[in-house]
Amino acid sequence: MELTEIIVCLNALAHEHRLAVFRLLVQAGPEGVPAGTLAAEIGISPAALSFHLKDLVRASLIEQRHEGRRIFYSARFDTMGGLVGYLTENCCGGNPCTPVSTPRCTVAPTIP
Amino acid sequence: MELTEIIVCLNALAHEHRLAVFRLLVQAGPEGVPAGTLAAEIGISPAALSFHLKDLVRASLIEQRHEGRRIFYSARFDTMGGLVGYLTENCCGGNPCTPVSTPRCTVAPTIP
DNA sequence: CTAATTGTTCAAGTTTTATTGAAATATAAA
DNA sequence: TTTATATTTCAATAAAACTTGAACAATTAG
Repeated sequence: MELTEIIVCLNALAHEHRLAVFRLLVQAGPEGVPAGTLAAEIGISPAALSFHLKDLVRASLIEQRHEGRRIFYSARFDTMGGLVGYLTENCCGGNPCTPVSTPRCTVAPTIP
Repeated sequence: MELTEIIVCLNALAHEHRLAVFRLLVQAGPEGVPAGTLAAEIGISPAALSFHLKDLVRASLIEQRHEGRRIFYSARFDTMGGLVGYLTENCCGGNPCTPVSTPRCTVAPTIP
């Protein structure tokens, strides 16, 4: 993952509404959530949401899937993983950044 | 770590020069680097650097220490750890985001 | 005390981002 | 086909971020 992409990702997440969108999509999982539902849950106008979604898509943090007249958005875990990986490797100075509250590798990943 | 702080952190890191500063400071360790050196290494004017440093300080990602007529800046690993922790817990959907390339907990932390 | 060094702050101007409401597009229902 | 639904795009505007160069403050050296 290149430095430019990292910055684009950080930028995309560095906004109240966009971070809220992303968190919702992470919770929603691979099936995703239609734009309208996102707008309603976050409480912003469809136009504003569309603006922010474009940003997240540009950062490859989310992707869209057309289904009938709705557009489902879902989180791209690979990109997020890349971002967290970068931050851990380049910005944590070799220290264990992730605190003990996050158990890892105790169970197999749910997504193959 | 509150949502607002998370956003302030992401914002602070989401810039070419500021991310460069932070990475340099992570490499430099606790003793830090004086502002002038940072400006020279990154290749920006003192005024521009000062502007960005303020942003990183506001995000608690770095701190300053006066020494003679120089001001040393150093990375705050605790804040960075909090940020990575948040992203891992809230934005990775329970998946192991950090790929295998980052070994963890094989040695004791160098900073107590 | 007077220079020089190290950084910051300030003001002006430019660019980027974000918000809003109206118009446009596409799909589905009546 | 007409109408309703779901969403995006566009234009206008407002607000925030960034850059630049000059001025300012603090500290050390001569």
